Formats: sequence, C-alpha cells, structure tokens
Amino acid sequence: MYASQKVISLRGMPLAASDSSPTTVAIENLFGSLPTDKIAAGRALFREGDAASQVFEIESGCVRLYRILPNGRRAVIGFGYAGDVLGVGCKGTYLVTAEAITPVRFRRLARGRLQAMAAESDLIQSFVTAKLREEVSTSQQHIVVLGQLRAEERLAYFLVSAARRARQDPSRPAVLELLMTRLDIADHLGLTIETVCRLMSKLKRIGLIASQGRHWLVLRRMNDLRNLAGELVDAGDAGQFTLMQSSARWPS
Amino acid sequence: MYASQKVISLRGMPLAASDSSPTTVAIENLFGSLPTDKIAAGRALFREGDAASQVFEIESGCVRLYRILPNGRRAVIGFGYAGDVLGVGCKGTYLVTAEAITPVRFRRLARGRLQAMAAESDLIQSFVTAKLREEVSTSQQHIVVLGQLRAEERLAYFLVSAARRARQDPSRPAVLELLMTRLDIADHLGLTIETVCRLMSKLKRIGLIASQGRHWLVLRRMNDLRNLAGELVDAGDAGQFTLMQSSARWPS
DNA sequence: CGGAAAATTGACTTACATCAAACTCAGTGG
DNA sequence: CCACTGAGTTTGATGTAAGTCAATTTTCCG
Repeated sequence: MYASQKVISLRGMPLAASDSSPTTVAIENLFGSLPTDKIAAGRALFREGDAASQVFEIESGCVRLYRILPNGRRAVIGFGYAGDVLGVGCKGTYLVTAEAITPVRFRRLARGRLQAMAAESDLIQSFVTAKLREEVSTSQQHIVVLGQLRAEERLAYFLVSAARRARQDPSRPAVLELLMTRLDIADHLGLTIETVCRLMSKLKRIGLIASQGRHWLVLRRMNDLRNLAGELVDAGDAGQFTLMQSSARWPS
Repeated sequence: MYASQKVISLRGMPLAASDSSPTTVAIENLFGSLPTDKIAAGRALFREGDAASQVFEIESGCVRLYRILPNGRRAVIGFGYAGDVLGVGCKGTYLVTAEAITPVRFRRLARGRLQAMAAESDLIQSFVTAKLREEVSTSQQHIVVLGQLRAEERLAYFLVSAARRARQDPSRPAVLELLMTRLDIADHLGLTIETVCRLMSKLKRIGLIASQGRHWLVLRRMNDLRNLAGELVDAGDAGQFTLMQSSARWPS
C-alpha cells in the first residue's frame, strides 16, 4: 500500500542525525559513558514536584510530559523521543511528569554533575543554554497553537510537526507512527478525544491523510495540512545555538 | 473608596524588591552602568524575526509581547514590566514583537557582550540560565491555562497572577492597574474581547471584583478567584536559581 | 479466541464566537 | 470649561464549533 514511500518513525529517531556538530559532540561527552537504563511502558521517569536531581536523555522509545491539575484534568505539555533531553528546564523540582508510552531506554546524569561540567566547558554550557532556548521556543509555539488555532488547525499542526520532527523534506507525503493514544493527543491539543477522532476521520474523508491501524498514518498532502495549520510549522528552528553578535536596529 | 487598601500598580514594580540576592547583584552588574533609553507608547522595542542583537531590561512601563500569525490573528504571549529582561530566550532572531503599552524606560545590552560576561562570571551565567528557566516555567504554565481552563477560569487566573506579580500576600484584596486593553487580555487568553468583557461584568456582578474606570480593578475575594482559576497560581516560582544537587529516586 | 482497552460514530447540549448596536471615557480644540 | 471625537468598552441577539453522553466497533495482547 505505501510501497514507494519512505517509512519514518518517531521511535528511534536521532535528534541531530549522524553529524558531528558541536551539539552532538557535547551530548557524547555528557551521556556517552553513562550506562543505559530501561523502563516499562506506563512507568514514570520522574514526577511533577519531585526534587529535580537528574537529567535524562532518551535513547529510544517515547514519553509523555504532563501535569495534572487540582481538578483532575490533565495537560500534556509535549512528548519526548530519542535524542531529547529532559529535566533541564526546571529548577528545584520537575515541572512535569515524564511517563513512558512505550518501553524506554535512557541515560541519566546528576544535575550537580551537569552543573559542574557546564562550569568547566563552554561547549556543555552552550548545550544546556541551547536546550533551554529550544524549550522556550517550543512552549511559546504551543501557546500560539492553543490560543489561536481552531480544533482542525491544531490537529493539522500536530501531524505536520510530528512529521517534521522525524524527517527533513516537509513537502512530500510522510508515513508516521503515532505512539501515543488519541487521549494523549487530545490532552496535548486542549480538545476531547471525540473531537480528535472526528477530525481524524474528516481528514481521512477529504483525503489529507490515510491510516493503517491505530498508530500508523500517512500524511498524503503535506501542503494542504500545513496550510490548515496556518503555516505555523517551523519557528522552532533547531540548528545553531550560539548567541548572535550582530547589531541591527540598536547601536552597540 | 479603597481607603484602607494598599494600592499597588503593575507599573514601576521592581522584580526583586530591594534585597541584595545574587540575582539582584548580577542585574546591577549587567545593566547598572548602561544609559537609560525611552520609547513612546505604541512603538516596538524589537520585532519578531529581527536579528536578536540586544537584551533589554525594562525600567518602567509595560510592554506586550506578541506574535502575528500568517492569517492575521495575534497571539499575546505575555506582558513585560519593570525588572523584566527581554530577549534572552531567543536564538538568532526575536521570537516575539515587544511593543510599548505605556511609555517605557529601559536599558539594553548587546547579546555579544552578555555572552562574553556570562563566560567570565558564573553569577551572570546562572542569572541567564535562571531567566531562561523562568521563561520555560511561565510558558508551560500558560500552556496549561490555554489548554485546560474554561474562559472564566482563564480570566480569574490572569487577574490573580497579575496581582501576585505585584505583591506578596495572595489572600488579601488587591487593587491593581491593568495597563493593557481588553483586546490585549483577550489575545493573551485565547478569547474574544466580548467574552472578556462579559466575564469581567459577571465577576463584578457576583462580587469577586470591583472596578474604577477602565484600568483599575479591585480583587475583592482572592480565594474565590484563585479557586476559580483551578488553584493554578504559583508553579512559576521565582526565587533561587541554582541547580539542585540532591538525588532522590535515582542513585547517582 | 476472548476480553478489555481504545477508538469511532451519533444525537444532543452548551460555551464561546460573531455580528451589531450603544455607551464611556480620555484627550483636544473651540 | 465644555462639546466633539474616536478609540475602547459594554451589552444584546444569534450562530456554531466543540463538548457531553451514550452506544458500537475495532484493535491488539495475553
């Protein structure tokens, strides 16, 4: 059915694929020598409110990052995949719970050690700073999505950015595996599970996507999807992470 | 009318009031010697997409931080007040436009210089890191608000956190000046201006707030408001900014 | 194969948006 | 000092996107 299309998966995708940029080197230094740990689907790496003592690098698998409100509602802030580093953005305690969706392999590093290493090495320091900036950028993007897009647009945005996370060319059709449940998606987009389902069905009906089982999707017309999403993909660029030094409008 | 209540204002509120914490010292070092600049209401300090060459510290006044979507809708990401530092969270280009709501006094620092200073001083480095973490925390909090709260709850949250920003005691009534327009608030909360107005009227009708002119509000029953907001205030704690070193669940 | 969790679809309700019309207020100039 | 003005705000009438409640159907895992 999808014979001629390159199959991609959100599982097992490297963050900075097989290059040797400063970032990659920094990660190697940080986590390279540490032992790999495992956790079963459904278990938490850490919980919102726990003392934030460790930083985690996902090696494979997928986690949901969420907060539970006092009234019981759940807000899924985002998802973590292979290559992602968790637990940098918080201060004393973790801001979210990180729960394995699939079995997850990961490595972890004491935050004290990270701090020490950052103090030693400019490279590591700028790696940490880059991670933080990335998180700011992603979060603000999601604020825009939740605040200004309608349900259908939000879902389109989610699908396109999921595809973008996994491969480069954002114009050709993509096959992707959504490891999370419909409820995870709903809680991430500020919608109900029923609305997510209905909209998935609608996107299928009008030919923008196709599906194979619960978790496999084909985004058949990326441009239409991107349009639907309000051309909002991008903005969370993930390339260089050094401070710019040029001066534009304001004299130095 | 409000004789016995301490009048507070979002304008002119210092970030870390008159203490001598490491943070405050770091700011002094950063901006202390720089000249003060001025900008009229309605003008922009910087625009989304501009090369991010400077970091700004607001000295007085209020700015709105927003992004315009391709379809013309506006997302107000947040507001900046005296003591806030803008332009740290972005990388090559500013992520948002920062536009003066009132006349604004501010100081600015070339990002290159900031980077150099951070490389020199651990204190300045941890100040930058703290600012970034604060921004992550605030943004994620807002994701929760937009994704999970209903209109009335969002407005209550906005009012309570505006009061919290300006003074300590979160239980007693607060008088506060909202310098932004209803439209700013609406675009910040993902609502329409009409909904914001109607809900303001409703909160007045049921006695949770009172108003004096367009911009002055009294939050008469903070606890009820905080309840309405889903007890969601806090979580964006703004105290210490050093990395924790304790290990809790995971052995080092 | 059986069973439970997840997903889907339908019927109905509602919270918020939209459209439209006043009203308020702060600033300006006569 | 007051009338005029336009931006900002408020309120009302109505529409609609998304939520809620309630069955089914599908999937997948032991």
